[in-house]
Amino acid sequence: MARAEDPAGRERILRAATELFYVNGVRAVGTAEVIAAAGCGKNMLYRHFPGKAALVAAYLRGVRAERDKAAAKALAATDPGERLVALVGEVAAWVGRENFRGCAFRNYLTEFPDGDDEPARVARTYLRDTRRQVDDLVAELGAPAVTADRIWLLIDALYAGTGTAPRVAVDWARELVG
Amino acid sequence: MARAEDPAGRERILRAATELFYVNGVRAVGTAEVIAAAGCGKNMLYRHFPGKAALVAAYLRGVRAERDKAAAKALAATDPGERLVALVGEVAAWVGRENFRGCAFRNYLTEFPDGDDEPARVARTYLRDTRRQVDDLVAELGAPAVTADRIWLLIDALYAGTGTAPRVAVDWARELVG
DNA sequence: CGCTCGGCGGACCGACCGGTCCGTTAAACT
DNA sequence: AGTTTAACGGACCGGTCGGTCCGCCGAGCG
Repeated sequence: MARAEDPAGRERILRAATELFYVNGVRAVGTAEVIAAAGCGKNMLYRHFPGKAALVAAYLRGVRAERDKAAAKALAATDPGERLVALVGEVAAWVGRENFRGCAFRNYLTEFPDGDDEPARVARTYLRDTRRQVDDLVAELGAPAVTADRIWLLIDALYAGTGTAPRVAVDWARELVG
Repeated sequence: MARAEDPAGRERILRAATELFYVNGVRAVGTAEVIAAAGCGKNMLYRHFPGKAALVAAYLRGVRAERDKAAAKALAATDPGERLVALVGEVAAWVGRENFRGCAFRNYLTEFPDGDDEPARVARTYLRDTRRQVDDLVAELGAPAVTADRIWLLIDALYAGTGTAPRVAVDWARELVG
């Protein structure tokens, strides 16, 4: 029987898929490539996941869990303004690491613009929740609504990441709330 | 012999491909779908273009021509600061139109992150040139280099377009240079 | 020692991809 | 009217996709 703690399977497959999907794109990576990287048989993939869509959804959920944890850590400060700056700073740190390939959720929605499937819902839900998080923080701060728009704009620009130094966004955020 | 003005061919194919590639993504659209939308035979496509990559490159070059023309019109003002604001405003207008599906160049680079082919070069060249255009305008204005970073950040955020009102970016740009 | 059973590898399936090729049709020119 | 010629539509090719299935092997247990 399958061990409760990963019987040579699910976690390794998901880890390999995460790396490949994020670096090369979901469409460009086939299931054969995933199982080759995971070092298991193809049937193992379809035992743990109903299909590629479910694997992609699990990949996005895993990224979300990671991102949520990092965001929660950044929100440890008590002052709402400082928390907003920390939120932008956390995204900047994520963007600044090597092998950054953009936002996994935005990338997926770019690859499948009209998708209504499970991964698309995970991606859109993440974006909506994160946007609301910014709105709530700004409301807590008592700043006008346009401040939330601007913070979100900085985050969007960071994830787009076409060459601008992440530091620029963080400094601007500090000016904005300070 | 082929008429000089589009023998039921190149322009119509390119127009159909542009619409389909931009709306649904380059990877998602096959050559069969393009020729069906263009209403011509498959051989016509391969007479006018060596392959799909060349068609995609032509599509991106067409979008670039359109974007360059719109940008040139926005840069008609004499004051460098006003020109920067107009540049951001032009992008905002582009983003605000119905059926906006993101930046064609950024979308392509998201779909093919490691591509070194012709379309990828067109896309990267456009981004580099546009960025330099911003740098030049800021230098002409005599503003510090960080202003160029911030303008570019606004443009990046506009193209990302995950819900923020374009107006917010334009207003912020005006504050920045005013 | 032999039996069971889970997992690896790969063959296999139907669908679709980019790209080539050809038979037919219709228009244009003389 | 006859001939030429361009273009349409579709058959076709090799390859790859997501997904299924099966034969073999090796580890665990009676």
